[in-house]
Amino acid sequence: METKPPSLSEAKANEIIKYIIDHKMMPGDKLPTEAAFLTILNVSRSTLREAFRLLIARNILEVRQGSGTFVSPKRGIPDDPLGLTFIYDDNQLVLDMLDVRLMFEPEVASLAATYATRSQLEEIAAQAKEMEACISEGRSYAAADSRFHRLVAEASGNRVIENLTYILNASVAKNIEITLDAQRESNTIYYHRRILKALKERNVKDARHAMTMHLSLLRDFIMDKIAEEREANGKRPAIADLDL
Amino acid sequence: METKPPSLSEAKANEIIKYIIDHKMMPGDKLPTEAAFLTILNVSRSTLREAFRLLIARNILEVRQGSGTFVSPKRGIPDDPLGLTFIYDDNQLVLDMLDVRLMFEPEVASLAATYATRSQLEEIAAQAKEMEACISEGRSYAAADSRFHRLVAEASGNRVIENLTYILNASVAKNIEITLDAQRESNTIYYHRRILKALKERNVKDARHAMTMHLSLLRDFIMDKIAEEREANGKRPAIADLDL
DNA sequence: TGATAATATTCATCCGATGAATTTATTCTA
DNA sequence: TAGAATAAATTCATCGGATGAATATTATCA
Repeated sequence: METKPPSLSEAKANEIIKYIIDHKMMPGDKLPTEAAFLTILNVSRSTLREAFRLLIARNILEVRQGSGTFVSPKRGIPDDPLGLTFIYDDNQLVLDMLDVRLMFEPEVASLAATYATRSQLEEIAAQAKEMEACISEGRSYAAADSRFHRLVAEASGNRVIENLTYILNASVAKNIEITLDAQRESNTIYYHRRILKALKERNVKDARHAMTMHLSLLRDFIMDKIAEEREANGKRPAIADLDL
Repeated sequence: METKPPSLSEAKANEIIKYIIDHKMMPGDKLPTEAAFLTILNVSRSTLREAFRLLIARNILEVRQGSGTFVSPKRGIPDDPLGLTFIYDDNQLVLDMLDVRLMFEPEVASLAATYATRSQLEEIAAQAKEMEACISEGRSYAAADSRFHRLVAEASGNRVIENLTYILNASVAKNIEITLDAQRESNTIYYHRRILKALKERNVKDARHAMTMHLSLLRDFIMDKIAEEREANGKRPAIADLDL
């Protein structure tokens, strides 16, 4: 591997990471001010700021003008983890993402059925309840839904799965605005319950099956939605320029 | 969703992305110089540079001092897509990543068996040959191996899969230094050939099976390696501070 | 022609000043 | 004295210009 010497600002960015680790800082913690880091790292303001920018772009830091610089709660998980910024056909993209989720989330559920601890099961149960509350009150439940899947993934005991599930889930949510829909809501409630039940019973097969059904129905729902949309608008990208 | 107003440098970074898209620039293309962008975007040098840094951190741009700024061949795929910077037990991490690959690459292979075009099959065949050449000449074949898997993923016709395969593959390679080993090499050659054969024959089952075997053997190999290492060194992190 | 040297281009780093957002301290009022 | 309005201090944002380092280009000479 050819490895070019890092620029000063990159080097300093790494020193800042080291600082965070050495000081055992947690998401939300406040870093020393720019001025303080100037003496700590012994560089110019511009260079320090470029280093900060680097870490901000990597979702490791977060900065609030007038307030300070903080360890980001995003824990370094990138905004565009799958590198989709330069891929355009959004609708197909959403389906592709769901296909990927279908490939491995059922397997994840089956793992969770085996490895979930009691407290993890309780968390998942609480999250399912929370989501149902959102729905019955007519609030958006995308975030709660996402957390449910993430907790299941966490219970699999595989941390790569945990992050990956979160990433794919967030990517789907980010790339399609899912309307409130009674049928979809009842599907979600029903299958989340079934997944939870299977996990509690340590029933590997049922867990896998329930997750497959849950995601398959979601996929169908979104396909229908895309078809409707295409009919209505001739043709329109569902997302396009989110946060770029 | 609460969305805070982006800083000027972030806004300008997005304008630069827009510039790239509008001008249909491809990886490797050279952007106008800093000086030119100063008038295009009408900001100060510092702000422009912070915007550049942001895009560099996102692997969208690449800069070579004295030469210029270029569209990165990394196509915006993050360095740490899975957000593992702050996860430490490296050996377990590698196994976790391989477990994830085992969950879906076999499925990917089976998709590729159905959807691969003739020219894609030729590319895959060429890549397999290239990798064998690397091995017979005693060169490192990690990159060639990675490309093989990526081409198979590309042949699945799902672009999320394509990127994801690349990401996981790269993460494994990056996080463990795989030594040259005759047994592992013959496994790789053998199963790459079998995968290719299955794809050509449109044999979905064989493709899936060959990929499963290939990755399972790799997983076993790495497990053994980790065990050896642990024995030899008492206990040592295999990777730790790569490029952080 | 081919190597070498001078020059120009381009990004890297530094510096100091002013502006904007936020937090904290102070003052004033009811 | 409690609470609101104001002032001050803190902290990051942006600006513009100067010097240095790496690279590319051009000119020169053997």
